[in-house]
Amino acid sequence: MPELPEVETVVTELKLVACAAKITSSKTLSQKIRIPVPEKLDLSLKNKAILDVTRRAKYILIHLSGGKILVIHLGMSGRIHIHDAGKKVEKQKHDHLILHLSNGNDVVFNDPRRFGLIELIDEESLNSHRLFSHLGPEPLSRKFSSSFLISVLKSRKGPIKVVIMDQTLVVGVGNIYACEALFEAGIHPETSAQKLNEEQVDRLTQAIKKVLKAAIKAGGSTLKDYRKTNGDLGYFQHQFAVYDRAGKPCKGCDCDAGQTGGVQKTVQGGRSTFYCPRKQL
DNA sequence: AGTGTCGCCTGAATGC
DNA sequence: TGCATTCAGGCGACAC
Repeated sequence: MPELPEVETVVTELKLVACAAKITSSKTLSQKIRIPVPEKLDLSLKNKAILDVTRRAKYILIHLSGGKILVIHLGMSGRIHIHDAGKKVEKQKHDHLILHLSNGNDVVFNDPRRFGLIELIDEESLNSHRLFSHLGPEPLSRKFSSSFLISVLKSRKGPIKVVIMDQTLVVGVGNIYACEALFEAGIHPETSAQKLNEEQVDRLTQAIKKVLKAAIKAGGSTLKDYRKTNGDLGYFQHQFAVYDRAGKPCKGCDCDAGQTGGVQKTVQGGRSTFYCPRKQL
């Protein structure tokens, strides 16, 4: 499940492979994803140069010559496969789009559950586009500060776990990192957002930045093998403190989980929440 | 405007 | 062994 760190890693890989190359041709293999692939996309992409690859929230932005941006969201199960020049690769099930680059590499978007999306947007209208206009600040930017979070949480009485995943407030914090950041900050996920004191919000702000940075670093460490990238970006899962650890001790904890019950699992807003009832109050 | 719920999808895991 | 059911979840749409 790609979250911000995984997207960041994909962007870094794409930069290495695709920047300064040209899309000699592309092939839309299936338009059927959450938001259908635009009509005549292949025609629009033909012979466009890739100027840069960046990220906004969990969106991959491929900046093209001619002022267009190819926007890709990986959804739940999306993958970017990069195939070396000269290697003939069979089409895989659930491949939706393939880009043939002038340097011989192929970039393939594969998405079994079809929660992803592909859009072609004018660079100048990106920020006013319906997908981007309502997005909050980047969690790793200076704008996402303790004082910012303190001010926006004042009007939010919902549980902090749910609130922090609201992308109009801050982008890129999905279910996994919401759980991990709240553990790091020692805050119970059910706590009403507006009832957190300033010290707690400050801890949460720093915790969000810390867990995201750690995950990006873990992803980055696999970059030297990027040519073998098969899209398996779950490398950070081995470091989870609480996520998907129901009944087990939280990471680094020496308590007897058999006696205490270990990490608890609940459901908030239809999503699984994992937390340690002894460390998160 | 904030809040809660639903649905899109497939495949892995689980249940009988 | 095999079929049916459950679960995973980003995010827009919608109702209140």
